[in-house]
Amino acid sequence: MLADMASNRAGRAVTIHTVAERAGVHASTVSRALRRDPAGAPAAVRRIHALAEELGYRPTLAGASLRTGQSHAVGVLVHRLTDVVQAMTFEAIDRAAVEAGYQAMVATTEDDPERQRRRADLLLSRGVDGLIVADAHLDGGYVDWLASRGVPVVLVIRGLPGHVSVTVDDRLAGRLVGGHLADLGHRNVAVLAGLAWSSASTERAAGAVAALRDRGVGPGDDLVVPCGLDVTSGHTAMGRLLDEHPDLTAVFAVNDFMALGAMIALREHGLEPGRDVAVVGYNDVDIAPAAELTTVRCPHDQMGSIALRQLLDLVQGRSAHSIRLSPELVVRASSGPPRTG
Amino acid sequence: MLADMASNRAGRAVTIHTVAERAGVHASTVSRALRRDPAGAPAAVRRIHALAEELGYRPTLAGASLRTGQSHAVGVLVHRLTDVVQAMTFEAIDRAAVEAGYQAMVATTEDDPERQRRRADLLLSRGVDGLIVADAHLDGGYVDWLASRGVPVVLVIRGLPGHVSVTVDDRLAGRLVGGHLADLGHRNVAVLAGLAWSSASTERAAGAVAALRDRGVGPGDDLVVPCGLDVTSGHTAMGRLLDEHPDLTAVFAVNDFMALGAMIALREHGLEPGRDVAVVGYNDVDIAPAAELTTVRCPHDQMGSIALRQLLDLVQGRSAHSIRLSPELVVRASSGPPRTG
DNA sequence: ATGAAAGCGCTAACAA
DNA sequence: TTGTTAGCGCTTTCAT
Repeated sequence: MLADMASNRAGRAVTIHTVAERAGVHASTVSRALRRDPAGAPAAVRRIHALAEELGYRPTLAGASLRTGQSHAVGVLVHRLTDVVQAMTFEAIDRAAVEAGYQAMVATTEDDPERQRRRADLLLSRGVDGLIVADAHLDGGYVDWLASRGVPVVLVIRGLPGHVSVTVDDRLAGRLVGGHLADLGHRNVAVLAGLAWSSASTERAAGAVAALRDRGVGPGDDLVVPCGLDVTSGHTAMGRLLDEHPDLTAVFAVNDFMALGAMIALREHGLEPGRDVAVVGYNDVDIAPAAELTTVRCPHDQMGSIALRQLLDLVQGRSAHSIRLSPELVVRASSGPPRTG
Repeated sequence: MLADMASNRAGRAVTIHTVAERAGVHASTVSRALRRDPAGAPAAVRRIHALAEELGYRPTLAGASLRTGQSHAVGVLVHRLTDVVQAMTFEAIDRAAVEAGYQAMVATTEDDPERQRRRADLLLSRGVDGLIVADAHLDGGYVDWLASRGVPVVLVIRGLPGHVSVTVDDRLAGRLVGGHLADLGHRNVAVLAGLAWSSASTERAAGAVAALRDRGVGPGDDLVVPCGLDVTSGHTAMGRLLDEHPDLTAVFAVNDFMALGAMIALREHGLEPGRDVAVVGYNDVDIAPAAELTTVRCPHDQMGSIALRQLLDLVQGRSAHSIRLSPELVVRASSGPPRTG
C-alpha cells in the first residue's frame, strides 16, 4: 500500500484516470465525485474517495488551472522577509490562504521598482489569480501598472489612493505618539521618519508632527529625518541627530527596529533611553516588551487575513473596499518625561 | 500599445498562438524561438521576440508544466518566517531560484509534524520539482516519508543522517564556543540548548559541552536546558536558571534571540552581561553587533544558494552530496572572563 | 447519474 | 528550419 502511494511520484503518476480505471467509471465521474460539492450517487462518491485515498491520488493542479483559468494561487510582494513585520503579515496571509484552499507565493523586491515589476510579472506568469502588495510606493509605481492590466490587487500595510488597501490608521497612530510625547512635556522632539515612498512611514511621521504642532511644539524639518527601516539605519541616523542636536529630549522612530538602533546610539552617547531621552517605536515586535520600548501595537495578523479575504472577493468577482484598522499606543519605560535641569 | 498589453489579462489572453498568428508562423515555431536556447532562423527568432514583447505575451507556465512534467518550481519548508535566520535562508534560496529560472514557494510549519506533512503535500500537488527542508526533525519525520516517495529533497540548516543536507559544522562551532569560555576561565557554564529535535540545536550544545569537558569543566545535565528559539523563551529559561544556579558565570545560547532574552533576564537579576556573566549566542543576526554579543557567524546566504543548487542537481538527475560549511566565532564584549571574587 | 468529447497552453517527436 | 500532430491532467458542456 505504501508502495502504491510512492508510485505517485516514483513510478507512473496516479491521475484521475488511474482512479477511474480502478473504480470502473469514467474520468469525468471521478472529477465530479472529488470536487468540494460532489455530484453523483452518494455510494459511488464514497467509493471513489476511498479509492483515491488508497492510491495516494493527488490532483495535478496545473491541469485544473489550465482548464479553468484559475490557479487558486495568489502572489504576495514584500520588500524583505527579514523584516519581521512583513514576515508576520505574510504568515497571516498564508494561513488564511491555506484555509481558503489557496496557495500564497511570496516574492521579495527590496523596494526596487525594477524588481517589483519583474517579480510581479513572474508571479503572473505562474498564473496567480491576484496579488497582495506589501511594498507599494506612493508614486504608484508597479501597482498602477498592475491595476491598469486588470490584475486584482490588494495593498497591505502601505496604502495608495485609488487602490484597495488594508492598513492601520498610521496618521492617527502618529498623532497618538506625538500627543503622548507632548503631554509628557517634551519640546524638543525628533522623528526618524523612515522611507519617503512608504505611506506607512510618511503617515506616521506626519501624524506625530501634526500632533506636536497642535500643541505648540514645532519640530523643525531638520528634526524629521528619513532613514532605512532596520536597526543599523536607526543607529546611524540617531547618532547623526545627536551630534547635531544634543538638546533632544525625545525621538519617535516609525518602526521598532529603528527605535532599537536609536536606543543603542543613545547609550553610546552616554544617555539612558527613557530617562535622558524618550524613545517611541512602532509595531510592538516581540523584542519591544523586553526592551521596555513604548510603541504602537498593530493587528498584523488581522491585516494579513483581511487582505487575503479582500483579494479573494476581487478575484471571485465581488467588490472590495479599503479598510483601516485601529492602532493602540503601548506605553512602557522608554518614554518618560524630559529631565528637568 | 498599452491597451494591447492589458489584453493579456483583461481581454482575451495573449497566448503563443496569438503571437504565432501575428507572426505568420506556427505556434511551435514561436515556442522554439522563445526558449532559452532558441532554435530557428536568427531573423525569425528576433522578430518573434519583438512581437511577443509588443503583445505583452507571458508564458502560461501551467501549460508548459503539464506538458513537460516539470514546473520549474521548488518548495521550501520552514518552521517560521518570523525567525530571521529562516527568512534569510529563504531569501537566499529565492534569489538563487529566480536566477536559475525557478520559483521558490515557501510554507511554514511551526515544527508541527502534521503541518509539515500537509504543507509538503500541498506543495507537491502544486507540482514542485523538489523540496528544500529547513525544519527537519531528528526522528526523520516527514523527510523520510518524502524521500521514500522519491521526492528530491535537500535539507538546510538542520541535517539528518541519510539525507543530503547543507549545514554549518554546528558541532565544531559549539566546540569553539565551549573552548572560548573555558579559556576565559569560566568553570560554571550553562547552555540554553534549544530544540531537542533540531540537529542544529543539539549539535551546537553537544559541541560546547564536549569542549568544556575536555578542559575539565563539566557542566552537569541540569545546566543544559532545552528551550524555544525566541527572545521570550531565552528570557524565561535564563530567569529560571539564575534562580536555581546563582553562581553561573557564563551561558551559551544556541541562537542569538535566546541570548538576547538571556541578557534581559540577567539585567533583571542585577547582573551585567559581559561583566558579571558571559553570554554567547549563535548566528550573528543584525542586532548582535549592537548588543555587543559574542556569537558564531554562519554563511546563511551561501547555505541557501548551495541548497538550491544541490536540489536542482537532484531534480535534473545529477547527484548531490551533503555539505558542511565553516562557522566563525565572533568575540564581542558580552563574553568577558569571570569576575574574580 | 454517468459517459463521451473537446480543449485550456504548451512542447516534443516526427515529417517535410 | 519549420509545420504537423498529439497529448500532458483536468473540467465542462452535451448527450444519454
